[in-house]
Amino acid sequence: MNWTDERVELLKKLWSEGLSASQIAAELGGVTRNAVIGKVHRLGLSGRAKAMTAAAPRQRKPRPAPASTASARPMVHGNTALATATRVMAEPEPQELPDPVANVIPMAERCTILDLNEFTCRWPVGDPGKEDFFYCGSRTKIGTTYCAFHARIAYQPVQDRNRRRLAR
DNA sequence: CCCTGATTCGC
DNA sequence: GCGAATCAGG
Repeated sequence: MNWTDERVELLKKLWSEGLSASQIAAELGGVTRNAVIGKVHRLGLSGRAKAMTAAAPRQRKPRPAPASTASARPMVHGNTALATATRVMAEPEPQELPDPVANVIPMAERCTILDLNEFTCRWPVGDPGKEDFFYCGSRTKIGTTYCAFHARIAYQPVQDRNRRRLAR
């Protein structure tokens, strides 16, 4: 997957809107959050208004040997839920928020209220008390309540509200 | 354990 | 230029 003008534009847009690198990576598809961050820096648009944490000097450290030839692991670690939740790559309208339920919550993640903990998404699906009710259960939380995927949906109205307030 | 962005450097 | 690996932090 290469950085076409289109993808770069989308990257710029989402980054300026405050989405995290991993969220943008999921939105773009075919790239990791590292790739997104790397691109952001190369484009020179890193500092996003607020200087998150004081940019620590970050000292160098000797790199261990890349473990021979096959060095490019497909990064099995982390974020399977987000990857699964991300639908087909060619999204006709990236602006549209995806369906919060259909085909986006892996069966393996779904859980009851008893399975919820500080790391699980609390996005509810269905009617509480009914047989098929469950929680998203994804462990890709970005806030205190929802996974990265559902947070985008849950907090969208707030973002819009703030944007209008700022524009006023 | 989950996540964040920042940085380095082999490719 | 790209991005995995790593770091430092929340």
